[in-house]
Amino acid sequence: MSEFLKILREIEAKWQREWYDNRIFEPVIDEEKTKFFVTVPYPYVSGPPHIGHGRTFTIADIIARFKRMLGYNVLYPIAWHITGTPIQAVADLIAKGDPDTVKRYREYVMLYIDDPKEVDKIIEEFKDGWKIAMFFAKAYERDFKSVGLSMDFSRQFTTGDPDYNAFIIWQYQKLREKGYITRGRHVVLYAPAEGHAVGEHDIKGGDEIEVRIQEFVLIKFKLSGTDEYVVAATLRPETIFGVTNIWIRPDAQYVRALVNGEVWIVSKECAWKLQYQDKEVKMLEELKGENLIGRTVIAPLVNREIPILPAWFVDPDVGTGIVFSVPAHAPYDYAALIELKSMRDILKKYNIEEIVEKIEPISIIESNLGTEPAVEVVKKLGITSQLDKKLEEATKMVYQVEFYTGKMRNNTPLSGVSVQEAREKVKEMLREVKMLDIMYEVEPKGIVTRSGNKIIAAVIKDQWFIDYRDPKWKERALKLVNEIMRIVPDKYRQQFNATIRWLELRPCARRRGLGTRLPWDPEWIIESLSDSTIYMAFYTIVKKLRSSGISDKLAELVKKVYEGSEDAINTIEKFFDYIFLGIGDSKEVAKLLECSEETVEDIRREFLYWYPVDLRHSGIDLIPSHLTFFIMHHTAIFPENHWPRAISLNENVIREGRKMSKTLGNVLEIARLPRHYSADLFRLYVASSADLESILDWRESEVQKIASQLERFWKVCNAILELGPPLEEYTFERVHTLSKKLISIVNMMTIRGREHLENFRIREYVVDVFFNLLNEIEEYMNVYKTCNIDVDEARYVLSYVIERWIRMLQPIIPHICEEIWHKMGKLTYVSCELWPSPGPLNWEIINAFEILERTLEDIKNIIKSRETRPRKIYIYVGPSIELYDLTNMLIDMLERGMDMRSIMRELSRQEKYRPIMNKINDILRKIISGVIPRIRTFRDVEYEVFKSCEKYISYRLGGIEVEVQDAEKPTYDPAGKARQALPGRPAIYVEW
RNA sequence: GCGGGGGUGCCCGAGCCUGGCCAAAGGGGGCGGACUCAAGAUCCGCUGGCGCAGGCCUGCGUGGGUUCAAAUCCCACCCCCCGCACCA
Repeated sequence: MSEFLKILREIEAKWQREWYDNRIFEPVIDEEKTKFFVTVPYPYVSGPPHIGHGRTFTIADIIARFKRMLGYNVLYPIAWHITGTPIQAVADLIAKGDPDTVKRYREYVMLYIDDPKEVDKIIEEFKDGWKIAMFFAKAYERDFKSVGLSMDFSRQFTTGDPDYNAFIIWQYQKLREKGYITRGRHVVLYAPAEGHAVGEHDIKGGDEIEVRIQEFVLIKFKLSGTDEYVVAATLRPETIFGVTNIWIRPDAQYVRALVNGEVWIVSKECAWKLQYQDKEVKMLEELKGENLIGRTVIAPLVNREIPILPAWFVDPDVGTGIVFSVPAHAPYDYAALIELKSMRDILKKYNIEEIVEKIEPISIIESNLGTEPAVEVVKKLGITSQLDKKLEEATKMVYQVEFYTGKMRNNTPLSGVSVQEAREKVKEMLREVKMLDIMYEVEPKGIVTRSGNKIIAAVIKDQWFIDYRDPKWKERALKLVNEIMRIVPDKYRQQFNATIRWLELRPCARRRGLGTRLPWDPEWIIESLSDSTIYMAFYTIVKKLRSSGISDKLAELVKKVYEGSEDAINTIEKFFDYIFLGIGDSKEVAKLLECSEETVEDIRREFLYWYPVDLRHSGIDLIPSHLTFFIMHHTAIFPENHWPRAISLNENVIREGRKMSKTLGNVLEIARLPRHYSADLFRLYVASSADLESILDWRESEVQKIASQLERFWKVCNAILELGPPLEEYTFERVHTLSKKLISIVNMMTIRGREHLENFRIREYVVDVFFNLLNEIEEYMNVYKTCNIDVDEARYVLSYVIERWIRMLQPIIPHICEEIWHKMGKLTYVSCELWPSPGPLNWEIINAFEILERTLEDIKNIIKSRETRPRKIYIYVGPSIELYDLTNMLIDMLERGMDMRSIMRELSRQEKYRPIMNKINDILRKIISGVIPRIRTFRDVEYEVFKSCEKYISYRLGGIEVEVQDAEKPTYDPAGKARQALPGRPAIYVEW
């Protein structure tokens, strides 16, 4: 086996060199041919590609190769995404010498470079993010070539290239002019120590924990006898009506601070965080929590004076570090209350015995849990300490049940109102009396960046957004999704609809990372998902831009834009307006860019020839993000005739039943494939083991099985080649029925296979064209001698078959097919060959063989009934021709959807059928019940196939002698079986 | 919570859109046989139950319904998976 893979790898390397050196996948405009433009989202090149990328790009490649076979001028280009913060973040960590990151990247580099000194050098260079991007862009190219992708590598660019920046500048000018860009407040995760917002990749363990930003309601309690506020934080403002006291942690640090002009008392941590949440904070004085204990505050809305009491469950790093207590509805509060009541020393110390004594829970909500759920749950769980871990769970439970089923009681001003509604109303009421504020907290608490710095929630006041809310825009996008675009598998269409409907504001720029700057505000860098929406248009022209020198001009212009030049923006706009939208005048544009008018026209022609995108293939994870933006932005910027035509999607890849992840260390990189497996093996596995909408599990044992199938294929092909070409000319009419069957099946596969691929049913295609045909061909090779078929006839049949077979398998396993193709003496590349043209296909014979298969099943079933081996089997084929006509007519009627009753009614109206209505009834029942198969068949063909296959049937039955007789005139029929023969169901007699 | 998808035989997984050759494709596993000194690989057969001359019964998350006929259509319920934003 490994010997075979070794040979295969050599074959693969050879043909890859041939293809790429001869640039056979780099199409140019050809007005004679219809173009087909297929793209996969360019990868983000922060590391090496793995088999998940491999799956997606291979599937697109299969389609690209298939379309090429159908005569399309296929463009399948590639580029590299470097926009955003992750690459930057890696570069920063490497610069800092972060050991984990250095180790990981060293491993990555070692996939490609053997020399350890060289590796060191490269890692050193990785302090520069740009170098990381360049290294992995090259790695991707190498890896993509190593699996034989029929990709045009001559149109490569990165999203950091200046001409691409110019293109993005144009795009954002368009969006802004259309009014789709706005600015406003935005809450983000933020690392104050690092001075920037953090994304998932910046967070330690970010790929595993789910981080959320929670909105806390701050309620201000006026400290009695002062103008200062004790500010409590809560997720349940509606419980204010049941407040009994304030909890403060006696040993924690609190501060008096001037917050937006008011004096607030909050925890020290809180005051620090509020600075980042668009609040003006000035520290006045620090104080210990216990200094406040015993004092009283006024609860807003209820206007009750309540005491400040000590509690230890209060966390100064959550919210304000101050909690208002609602013991009837909050388990923590109740637990703290009863515990405090028992703490004699503490009560005495703060002199609060009397106050605490009097406090009882105040119930204000009635729900499925009753009226005092906190009290009950604490008692039920036997909780005696406020630090009991069970309180967490209990709180969650009470919170949920009261939220969904709770109603406010009549001791509140919102009597009868649901908790959900009351929450909003209370916020409104508090806002009116100016006792409300908002604070954001990160959940779960304690998360840090990869460098170990604390992450908090911060408010950005002047964030740039793309505003997707315009209903007209959404309408256009929905039209594209539902009326124009093909989506495969279709079930994902709903997700696009849902995402478009749900889209609102999306922040589109950041202050950090690689990418293009906003032309009107160059402090901001356009964020990565926002600069990758319509770039497929850039593929069409990038080659011409570069060869004509326009790219250099654009680079200068971009520089000027960043320096604030309006003129430069203008020039860029005019240029791309003409190229992509046909707006303006080529003369003027040529003058602005200092180039010839032809150059401009030439570039415009490229775009017009290749656009729109005919197919965008991608993993399903991009549906709610990139792919929806791809749709939205096309409809925003381009006219309808340049909107994309189709999206196809595939599910993820896992390995041995588990998700591939860095933490598990089970990621299989493409770079490892040519070492341990092979390109065609990978491709065949990807194509055969899961359809698009299923998760593909890379299992070593399964891969090995596919490898042995591939070897079997290789052996069969070589065996055919060894037989050589036929010496004589044959025609379809002349050959044996088994030969006719094989030829018919191959030709049938050219039709059915084409349908499969047109509908992206790649797996079914492989099952039919690779596996099923392989079985058919192999069996033919095994039996032709037994069935007295002449060797030369077999040569004719097999060389006819293989010529078509290899072409059809080329999209799946191109290397091995290329090799066999050339071994056949062909001088062309099979990768550039056309789909096989139609050839002889006799359905009657195929059908007759299906009947033969069923008959074999029946015979086996009968044989099973006894221990002994039968001496001989007689098969009686072909009742009267009238019976065949009748049966075929009835099958037709059923296929047309008629039911039994109406068939009988219709036929009884015709004179000629009236005498045989009983017979008709009988046949019809047999068809409906399946005794007679619903296969149109003809007496002479059925008989001929059976008669000519006596030997074959015998072979299939393990050598038992078989004789086929004409059911109309049997010569030996001791059991009188011949009479029982039906169309499509020969009678059987077994002689023991 | 909101949105999307799904529950099929020992396991994985087709089929359901367009109801009937569906006891339900194809793998895997298991059992039996061939080959082999043997093992492995390979090939053939069996793999719901009951029959033992090609037949019958039970069956596709649960419970109802429509129909001559339902894995397939309708309703309700239970359970599972995925996405939820500034991140590629």
